[in-house]
Parts: sequence; structure tokens; C-alpha cells
Amino acid sequence: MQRNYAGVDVDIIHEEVVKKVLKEMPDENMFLNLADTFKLIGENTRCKILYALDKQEMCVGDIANILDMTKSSVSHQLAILRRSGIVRCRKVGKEVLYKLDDEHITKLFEVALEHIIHRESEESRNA
Amino acid sequence: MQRNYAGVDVDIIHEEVVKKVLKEMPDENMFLNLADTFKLIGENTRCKILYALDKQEMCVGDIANILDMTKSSVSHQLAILRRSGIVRCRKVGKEVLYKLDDEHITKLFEVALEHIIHRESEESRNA
DNA sequence: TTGACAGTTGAGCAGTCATTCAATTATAAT
DNA sequence: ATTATAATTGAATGACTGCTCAACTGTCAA
Repeated sequence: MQRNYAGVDVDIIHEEVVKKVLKEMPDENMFLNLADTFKLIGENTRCKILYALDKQEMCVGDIANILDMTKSSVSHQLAILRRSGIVRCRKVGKEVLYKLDDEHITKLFEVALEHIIHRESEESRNA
Repeated sequence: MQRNYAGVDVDIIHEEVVKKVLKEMPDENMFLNLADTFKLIGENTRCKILYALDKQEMCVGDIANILDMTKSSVSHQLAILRRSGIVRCRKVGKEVLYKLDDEHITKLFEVALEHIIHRESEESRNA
């Protein structure tokens, strides 16, 4: 069995394995969503913003102060988070208050932190 | 109270809030690790590779066939995953078999999938 | 109405990174 | 020994994206 699609440069080595895994793989769209979700959190500034908003609803200026960044930069990142639907905002006078609007993000942080702690303890064991 | 560090272009608006959240924030290094972890999974190709390796130990050629990509491209991504320590490999003859070596990754996938399903059901409700 | 402040936005720039291509290593088969 | 296969590697390239800067909107106070 040989495939000559774009990108693939080899014969299939273990046909049964490939067929089995291919059957278990979600569709392309699901992977795009999955990767996008992790990409959203997988950036230093956004990571901090989300972590902070998980603790406390805050205005843009306060977030900028906490992260030691410009309001402009923070606002750009908040816009991305807003569009993706994981933060919500409300206007109060001149200020715009942001808060985390997704319980799964908190859970993702917890699991990832476990992962990091686990890695660090393994590294010190192998030292 | 005013701060004039690089990047910050405003006074602190709610001093108590800023102080409280600053005290709860992990250090810079923890955020770098957190973001790096999510960044690792937050890329389409690596996301698929990890998902596939979670189901089955596989050689590079089979992974390339499943993803419809070149061995070279897959090998580059596998090298990144290997360096980060979330996949392990062993050589068998001419082949190199890779497998997922981190139980937290599976958990992260589960939570993120819940997140996506939840979002989709909310979108259809608001349609 | 004027000025100050909170926040947003768009363009431009610089750094990052996934893929491609070609060359190379290592193992197995003839 | 030679050839073929599995996989790795480095350099080059093109796409993406976070930050900066400047201009702008909206709100409040004097």
C-alpha cells in the first residue's frame, strides 16, 4: 500500500497501526480548535492576564501595572481573549472591567501546574 | 502611588486590588514554564502527534502517513517534543518508535475538549 | 467647551517558528 | 561492498504575531 499525496514521502510501514489510529483521530476542525485553545494560553502575557483575571476582576490599567506593561499592549491581548470568548468585560464609567469567563481555563492551569511540578521533581531526582 | 518603570504608562488605579493580585501571582519563571507547556501543545502538527501517540506507540513514518506530512517535518516536531520530555523514543532496527511519556498531557486534552464542546453548545444556544 | 484620563485601534517592525530541501547517519538486505 | 530504507539534521524561507507608536473614541470634571 503506497500513498503519494502531497507531503507524504514514504510507504506505510505498519498498515494495521496506521488504519487503527486514523480511525481514532478526530477531524481536522477539532484539532484546529484544540490547538487554538492551547495557543491562546500558551503565550506569556496572555497567560499572566488570564491567571490574574482568574483571581480578580480588573480594569485594563491595573492589569498593565501588575504585568509592568503598556495599556496598549495589554489591550491588544485582551481583545484577542475577548474575541475567543474566554474573558468578558463591562464598562464602568471610564474604566473597562475584565474578568475570566470560563471555568475550564482554571482547570487547565491546575493540570499544567501539576505537570510542571512533576517535571521539576523528576529533574532533581535525575541530578 | 505612581510607577514609572519601563512599559507602564499609567498610575495605579485601584491600589488595593493591584497589591492583592501581585501578591498572588507566581514568579516570572513559573509563567514561562506554564506558557511553554501550552505552547508545546498549541500547534496543529504537535497537537495531532501527541494525540496519536497517546493512542499508540508508533514509528516516524507511520506518524507522517497519518498526518499526511513528510518524515522530515514530523521528525523536527518530534525532536521538539523529545527535548521537552513529554515523548520518549526507542530504536528498533531501522525504526524509531515514539510514545507519549506524560499522563498530564492526556488530562489537558480531556479538559480542553470539554472546553470546546461547552463553547460549541453555547454558540448554538445563542444562534 | 475644554482638558484630562481610560481604553481602543491600525500600521509597522522585529523576532519567532513550521515547513521545505538537501545532505547525512545508521541499520538491514542483497 | 553496495544499495535501499528509516530517520535526523541544518540552513533557508515564508508566515505569523507581539510590541510600539501615534492617533482616535468615549467619559468625566472643571
